[in-house]
Amino acid sequence: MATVANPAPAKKSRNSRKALKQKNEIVESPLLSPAKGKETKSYEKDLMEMQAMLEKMKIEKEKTEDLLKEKDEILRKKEEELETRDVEQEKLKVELKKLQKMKEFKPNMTLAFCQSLAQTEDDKKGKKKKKDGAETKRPSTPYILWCKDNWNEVKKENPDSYFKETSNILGAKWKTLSAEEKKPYEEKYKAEKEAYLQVITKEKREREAMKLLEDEQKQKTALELLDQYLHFVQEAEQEDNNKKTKKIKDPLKPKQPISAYLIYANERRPALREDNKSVIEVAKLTGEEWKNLSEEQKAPYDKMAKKNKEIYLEEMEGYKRTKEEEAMSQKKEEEELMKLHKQEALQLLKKKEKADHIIKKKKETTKKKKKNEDVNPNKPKKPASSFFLFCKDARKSLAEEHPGINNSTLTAHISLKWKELGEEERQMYNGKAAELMEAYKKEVEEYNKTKAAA
DNA sequence: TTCTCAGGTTACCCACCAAA
DNA sequence: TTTGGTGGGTAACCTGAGAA
Repeated sequence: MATVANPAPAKKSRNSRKALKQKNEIVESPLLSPAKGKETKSYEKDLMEMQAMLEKMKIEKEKTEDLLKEKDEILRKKEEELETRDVEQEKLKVELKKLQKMKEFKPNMTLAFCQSLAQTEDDKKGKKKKKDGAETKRPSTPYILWCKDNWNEVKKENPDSYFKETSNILGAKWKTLSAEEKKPYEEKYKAEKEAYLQVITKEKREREAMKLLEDEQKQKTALELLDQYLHFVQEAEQEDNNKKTKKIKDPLKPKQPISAYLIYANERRPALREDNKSVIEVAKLTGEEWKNLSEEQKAPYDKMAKKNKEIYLEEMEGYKRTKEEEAMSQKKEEEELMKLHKQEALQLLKKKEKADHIIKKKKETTKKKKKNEDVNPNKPKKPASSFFLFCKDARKSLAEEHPGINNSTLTAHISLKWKELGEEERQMYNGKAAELMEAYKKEVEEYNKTKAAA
């Protein structure tokens, strides 16, 4: 069996501790030659530089690790923030749902204005409301009626056509229809329209009447509420006062005078109590004694009682007088308080009216501002209509004919004259108006161009 | 389940305009 | 405040897909 004479040395890592130790031993050996020493010195220098670099790199590595740690921390914080935000968002969603639920709450009140409010809310939620507020459907126009009859037919002729195409075909067909063909649909429309107008007028009247009634009801309800509130406040105060008087006895009220018997009993009591008699026994004895007393014996006690009563009545009169005076002043105070309450209520009402007025004014000014936004002196003005051209002519002559006539009556006269005007004259004014309109349109075009360029 | 939208035509309502 | 003219907006019908 072959053996290995010089077995290969065990593989050592270049940077292993043993190798480094060997290297260091070589560097530090004093037995080396001067040339070799020079080489060693440069090697030492390189090593030192390398070590310095290594240190530097170590520091940089540490710094980078620190930075990474910081970034990790920031990321972690951001994630946490996002999580909390999610939680907050969820909370907000729940709150929103709650609020939406609350919005659906409708007070169960029978007050007219509350009902009307609820109704408007329903209107908002309900189907798209017609602009004129009418409940009855408008009559279908002749074209629409014709469409109704012919939709299926056109669809049969063009089974593959889509809605848009069918609609286009119908529109084109309608234009080719003769007057006679259109006539039945126009007549049907006319009849439907008459019926519709009747219904709509009735509805309009009813709506107006209802509105008036509602306004009146609102005012009544407000007044009733105010009255009820004041009454309630008054009653509450009264009740409070009553409770107080029941509990507290008036110390200034004169005490009722004692009777002749009580004066006698008071006189006899000390003597009877000396015999160790109880309160009840003393009362029984004095009662019996009083019964057995003669009129003459009772007379001094009666006299004393009478005198006491006279004093009491005098005191009572004085007490009553002061009480009446107090009551009077209290009543005055209450009346003044009531006046104050009413004034406060009135002031509140005035404030509300003032606020409403301010809001109204603000709306008006905003509207005016909006209107004035495009007020450009160069903007061409709309030309006068044929009627207005006639107005200009007629107004002069009519004003001369009727001096001192007011403007509205004058306009009414002009309107009458316009209606009585002959066809030729009318056409003349129409022609003038048309010319002016043409010129106006050109001016508008130019104005728009310059505006766009600016 | 209910509403909206697409397109055609037409009649009507409403706001606005003009001068004095 | 009066009047007639004008223009913009809307609703009337049909169907079916798609959105809410």
